[in-house]
Amino acid sequence: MLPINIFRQNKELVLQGLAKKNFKETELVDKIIETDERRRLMQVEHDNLAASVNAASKQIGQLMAKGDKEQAEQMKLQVAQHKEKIKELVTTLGNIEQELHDDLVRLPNLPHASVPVGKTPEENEVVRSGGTMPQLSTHKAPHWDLMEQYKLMDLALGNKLTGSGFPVFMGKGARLQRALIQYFLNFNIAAGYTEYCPPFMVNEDSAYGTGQLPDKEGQMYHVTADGFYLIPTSEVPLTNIFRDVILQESEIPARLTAYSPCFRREAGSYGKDVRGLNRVHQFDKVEIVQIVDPATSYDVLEGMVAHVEKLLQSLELPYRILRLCGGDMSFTSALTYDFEVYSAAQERWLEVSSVSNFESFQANRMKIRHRDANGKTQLVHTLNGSSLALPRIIACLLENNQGPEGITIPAALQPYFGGDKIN
RNA sequence: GGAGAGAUGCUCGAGUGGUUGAAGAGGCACGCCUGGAAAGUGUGUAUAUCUGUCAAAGGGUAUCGCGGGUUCGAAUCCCGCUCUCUCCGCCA
Repeated sequence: MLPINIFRQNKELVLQGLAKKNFKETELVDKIIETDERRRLMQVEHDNLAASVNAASKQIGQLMAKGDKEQAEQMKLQVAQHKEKIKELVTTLGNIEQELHDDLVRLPNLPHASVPVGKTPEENEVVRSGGTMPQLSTHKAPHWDLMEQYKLMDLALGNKLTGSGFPVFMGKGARLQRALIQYFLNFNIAAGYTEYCPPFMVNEDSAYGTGQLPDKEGQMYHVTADGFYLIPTSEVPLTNIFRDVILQESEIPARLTAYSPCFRREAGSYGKDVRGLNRVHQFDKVEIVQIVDPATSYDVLEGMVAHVEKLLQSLELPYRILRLCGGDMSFTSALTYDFEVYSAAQERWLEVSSVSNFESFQANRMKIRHRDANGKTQLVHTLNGSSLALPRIIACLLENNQGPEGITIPAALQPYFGGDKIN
């Protein structure tokens, strides 16, 4: 949710940002400004009336003490009239505030100046790439075949236990999974992140806070008996830790990392996009979250990008980093970098991480604030990213490192995996 | 699941209708004291919103778990809800 101030201060900036984000309902901007003005007028009227009632109440108290009943009764009548009016105003004011809020919530975050103009993923900007592209000759099996060959994962079994999109890992597949989680967490902890283990279900307030609700309700699994939602990413519980909190200077930047399973309903599509591990309903991910002083957030973002890049380099995977264009960015983000790794057998790039600065968009919704140098409260900036999502990393590790002797495990992972090969 | 107790500011904790945004203590911040520190001492220390202003100071309003009611006036009385704690039962 955008802070109301920027509408009063710089309407043009808002309109330009919305245009870049390919947002059409720009008439909302004028409506918001108009509603905000109405709200302030009402507020003034209400406050003045309430002030006069408060003053009169004091006087009545004093008159009663003096025993001047007559005068007191007269004032009571007057107060009663004002109170009726106040009641009306409170109702109207409540409605106006609701309306303002509902409109504000519909507007996406404004993109950062460096965000490229564009509408489709093709218009994303490749910032840089790294790693060496694999040269596969004889062995060129996609990961779903390799999984079956080495008995690492069983999708049909998951289908039996739960439904499609719930893979069962076993043997060295399960072990690889655990090794990656452990490795990623340790990597993040070494960089100064504090490890958390949050709940995997959240309540409505939390889902709302990070922006999954109200719009994306259908993307989450909903436990209706208790009103809980299965988390689509640990960003949700991690960021909500700070909901309604005013942080002291010493408490920021807050750096958190957590492993969690992620649950996503998303409407299924067909074909190679969803085969194997490319898209599943439950997968594992290690997430990083930072809560920072607004003045530093873009430096922090670059730091997080460099961090994830190092992680990918250590896995010896070919990768590229994209700066998403306005039309491809998420609703809540101001600037997003996507990380993709090259899948040698499928011969395409797969997204494995998305690192974003949300500026104060989430913080405003969740009322996450800190005290600035003058001791005033100010909204923080929130950032998060994956480091990393497991399924596609596994897919690439298997496909890119396959050979006649089996699948080679990258050196960094071997201590965690307990071996250098899957065969 | 059964029974009971409670929810007040950064924390503890007082407060049963009238300058109570809220005593007191602790914590924290700043100052004094000191060679430096401790101790001592003084001052300050909620949030939102409106108004005001270049900015501020200042002022108004709302907020003592949440929502409603009674009253001229509610932290204080009444109703509903939520949550927490204790004991018993069950249980990884």
